[in-house]
Order: sequence, then structure tokens, then C-alpha cells
Amino acid sequence: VMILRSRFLDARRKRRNFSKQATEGLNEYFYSHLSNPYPSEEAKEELAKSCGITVSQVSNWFGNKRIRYKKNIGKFQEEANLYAMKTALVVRQ
Amino acid sequence: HKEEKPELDPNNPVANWIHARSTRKKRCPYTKYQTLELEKEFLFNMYLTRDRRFEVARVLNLTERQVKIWFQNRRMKMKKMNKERNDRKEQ
DNA sequence: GCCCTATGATTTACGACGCT
DNA sequence: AAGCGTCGTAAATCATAGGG
Repeated sequence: VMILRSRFLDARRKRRNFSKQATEGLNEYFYSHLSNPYPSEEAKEELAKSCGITVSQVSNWFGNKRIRYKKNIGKFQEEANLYAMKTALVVRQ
Repeated sequence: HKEEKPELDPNNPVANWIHARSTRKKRCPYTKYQTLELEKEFLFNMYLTRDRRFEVARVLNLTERQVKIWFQNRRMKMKKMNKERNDRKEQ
């Protein structure tokens, strides 16, 4: 029983942080859609592909990001400005 | 008189993310025993009859609604696990 | 190593909508 | 026409990674 428990109930939750580029791509989408940061299934698939992660991981990331952003907007202000500036520069080209 | 603490400024994008109900029950993690028993029941049958649901709820001291929702969530979890296993194998 | 926070994943609980 | 199904999500919690 203990074996079953450790095998199935406490399933291994090993994780690694995403690469800098992956996080960058996710943040770019998040801050450029700040009024509605809910990517469609297609957008999720596209992000997953470009970031080298799974669609589930994209969903997790947006879920975490939305709640953590909402909980403390001030903490993310600098980051928000950074990505706003970055996309503004891209648009200019 | 007393104004709200969450600023309703139009620049706040969060204001548009309509969701979240104030009447929602706070999430309450189930005990190891409850989870283990629910898993055993799920192993036996993924879908509950009305009688089984009543019995499980009684024994685990959960509401029938909680048991119903636990099974719905558990089925979604299984679906996700199966999907990921298929994806891993193909590509 | 030890402590702490950031971060990715998982767990409860619903609303929206579907089917019967 | 009530009642249970899925789907997507919020919010809390978990477990570890990573940095000092």
C-alpha cells in the first residue's frame, strides 16, 4: 500500500525553471495582451512550440501569472514597463 | 463615505478580467485518508452511482457535491495524463 | 549546508455550457 | 427542467529550484 501511495499519490513533481527565452516569449504575450491575457487554444499551441514547452505548461504559466500579477501589480510594474517598451520598439521597425 | 481599497482606475487591466465569485467556498485540501479512499473508489469505477456517492460522502465526511466534483476533476486529470503519455510516445 | 523566495505543478471549487 | 457530463479557470497549496 505504501508503495502504491508513493508511486501514484505522491507522484514525482520534479521540475526545472523554463529557459530565459521561453519566459521571455510568455511575458511578451502576457504584457502585450494585458487587457485580456487569455490565449486561445491555437495561441497556446503556437506559444508552446516557440517556447519549447507543452500546451499544459503554457496554461499553467498563464494561470500562475494572472493570479500573481493581480495579487501584486506593483511588484510587476518594472517588468511590465520593460516589455511594453520592448514591444513598442518592435512595432516601430 | 469609506471608499474601496482596490482602486478602480481604468488603467488597471485586472478590472476587465471578470471572473471569481465572492460566494465561492475556500479551497480545503483533503486528508491523505480521504484522498486515498477516493482514489480507491475511482479505481473501481470512474463514474459514481447515486448510492455510491452518498455512501462515499458519508464515510469520508464530505458533501455529495464535493464527491461529485472530485470525480469530475479526477476524470479530467486522467484525461490529461493519458494525453501526455500519448504525446510523449508519438513525437 | 541552511534559509528564503520565486516558480512550475497540483488540488478544490465553480461558472458556463452540453446532452439526455 | 433537473442533473450530471466536460472544459477552462481562480485561488490556494504544494514541492522544489535557485540564489545568497
